[in-house]
Amino acid sequence: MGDPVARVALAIPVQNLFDYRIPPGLDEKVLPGSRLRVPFGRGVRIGYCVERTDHSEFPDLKVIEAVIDDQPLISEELMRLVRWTADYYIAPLGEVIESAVPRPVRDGKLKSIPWVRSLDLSIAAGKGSGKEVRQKILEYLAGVDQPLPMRRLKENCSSSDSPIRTLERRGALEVFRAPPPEFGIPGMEVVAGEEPWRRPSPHQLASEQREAIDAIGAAMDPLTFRTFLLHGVTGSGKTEVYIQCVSKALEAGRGALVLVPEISLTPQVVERFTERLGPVSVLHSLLPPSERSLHYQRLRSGEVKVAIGARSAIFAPVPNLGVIIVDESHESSYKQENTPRYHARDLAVVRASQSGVPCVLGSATPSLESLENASTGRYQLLSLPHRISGRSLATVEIVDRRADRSRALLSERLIQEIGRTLAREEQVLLFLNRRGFARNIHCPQCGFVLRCEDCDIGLTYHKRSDRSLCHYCGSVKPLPRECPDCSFTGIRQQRPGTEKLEETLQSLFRDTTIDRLDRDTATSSKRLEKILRKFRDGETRVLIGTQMIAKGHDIPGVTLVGVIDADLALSVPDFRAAERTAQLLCQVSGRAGRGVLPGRVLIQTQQPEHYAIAAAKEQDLEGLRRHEEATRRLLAYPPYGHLARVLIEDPDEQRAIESAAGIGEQLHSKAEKEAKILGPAPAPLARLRGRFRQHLLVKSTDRGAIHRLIRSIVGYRPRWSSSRVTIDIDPQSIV
DNA sequence: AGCACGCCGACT
DNA sequence: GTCGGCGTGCTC
Repeated sequence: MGDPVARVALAIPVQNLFDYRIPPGLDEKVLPGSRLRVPFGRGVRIGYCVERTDHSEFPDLKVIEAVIDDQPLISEELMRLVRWTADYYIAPLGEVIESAVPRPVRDGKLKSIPWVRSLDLSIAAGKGSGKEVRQKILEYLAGVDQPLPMRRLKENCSSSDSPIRTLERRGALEVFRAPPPEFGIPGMEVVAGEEPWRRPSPHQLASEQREAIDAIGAAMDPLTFRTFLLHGVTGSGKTEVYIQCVSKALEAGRGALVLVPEISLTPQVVERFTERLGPVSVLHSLLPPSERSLHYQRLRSGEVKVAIGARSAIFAPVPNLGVIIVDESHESSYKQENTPRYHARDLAVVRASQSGVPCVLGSATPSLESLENASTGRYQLLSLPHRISGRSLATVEIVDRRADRSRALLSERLIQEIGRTLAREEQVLLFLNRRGFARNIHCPQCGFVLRCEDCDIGLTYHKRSDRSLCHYCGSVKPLPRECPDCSFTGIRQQRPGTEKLEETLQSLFRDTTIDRLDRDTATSSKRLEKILRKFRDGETRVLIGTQMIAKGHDIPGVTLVGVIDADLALSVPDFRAAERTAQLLCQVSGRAGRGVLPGRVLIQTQQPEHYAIAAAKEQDLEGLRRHEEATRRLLAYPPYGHLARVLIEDPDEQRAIESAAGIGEQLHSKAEKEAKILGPAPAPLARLRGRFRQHLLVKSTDRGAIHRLIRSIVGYRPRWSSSRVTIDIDPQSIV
């Protein structure tokens, strides 16, 4: 008795921590962030020590069985971030930690890596076999006055570990197992001339780029927290600004964290960073498990100082951070759509503030939230309004499709322009945000529509695989030859997708190589790469695609971008629909004319005078903001208010309704006048994966009020235990 | 989440 | 009479 106590977070959906006794043998090893094996219920589980105390309210505590790693897996800095995340998003801490550590790392055991420290370099290399190699090592070490990872020494001297061991025996150096630098051992400092790869910019910087770099640089010396909104039109050279900022951090002996949306995490993007900055660790869920662990360890040990990754990389173990960069920061993929439902862009700002470093949010089409933060001065706005080397933005033409009753996918105008572009040997990108051959398979006689049995949605026919599939749950059905209700044999298909577009186009331009990029063709990162490479090499003349083609891919030969149906994104029942549409259209438009030739964009729409479309045409984000401001202010929608959403799902509709009603009552009983509660009501997607969905929205201009209200229901059990309750703070979508 | 416990219907 | 279904509660 009287043993110290560890408060442990477990990855189970309960908010509380669990107390365990720390046995004397493990006393020094159990620290905040340590990974522990603990008895739980009638089994054992892996948990994370959150803090140590000397007492517990529980009478008989179980005892920690083992400490897994030789150093805490979660550094103090990351511990602060995950605790903030769990608190803000009202998610169990254990679940937050689990999602912060890549699976392969979680499954393995982390050992500290061997480092080398010089002791007495005057000791001669000696004679006999291996003398050359030993000499090289001694010379190399003479030029380095800090400990360095053994791996690095081996690489640079093309040596195995035996010569190093020999030198250690002779007292020239010492090999030691170092804890990661964040635990107090001196890290690698940058040694002058040691990094030959750090190449200067190949181009002269534009004055706006210079100004942006200087402004961010000012927050890096002395190092201070500040958030910059880098608003740069497509092709304005934002990446160069990022590279220079990371470079500055490295020069100061610090690390950097770069977040990019998942889809733009292609070898090209990574290469662009590596080329100029040297070794970079890529954190990507598609990487083989062993590689993922390796990258994680290299970062944690300080061996590699730059991390580049998608959403979850916000938790990358970069010690001694110098800057955080979020590319395409308006991207909704930064919001995780399952627990913990964090927004990596917002966490980037939080982490930067906790670590006292600058944060750069880059975008060609910043979200209204970011623009508002810039206008209130929370963020410092940096603008890059021009494309580099004087290239102009593409000209945007709206194609009004209201008059065209043919319902053809392609307007005469677009066909004509595609023809001309191909005749000039230039390339075309066509954007249609719906995959498959046709959505809406229906019977014109009785009105039957082929629907998913588990979701509240019609199936989409995919011609290549000759089956109909649900785009929400993936369930498949064959295409009926006749109507299941009235046996009519003339089943029809409407609302064409990319597959149909490809077919139509191929029949119009027979000798042209057309390719398609969507979730059906890009089934692996290899396939995705191949499709993009063929297009970049000019082998493919026309590329058709969904969202996937809208992002960052820089293909100089593209001079025409066609948007087949701009109204698709606009019809989503979500208050951000107009904003999303404008962002998407700007992004796709940005794909045109990135080379020397000027670009042209054709946007087909039924709503040519809609302000979101006008905003995209004129690249007028301010116009969009003004339009949205009035309604969003009135309704207290972000950025003029805050939102939380409570989603209740149950396989039984009545139960979903009753559970939701109960939660609604609970919320109302705690209601504060600053907060408004809407619902319960059926969610816009009223049934998904066999579950009926009800939701409630809590709205307020006061974040605190929302949190207090939502917290009042976390311990509350729904009327039916079969009902699943999900809390979404700052929901990105409310469907 | 996983698991044990307990309380009701249809079966060797 | 039991087998097993789901609904409920608990895990330091």
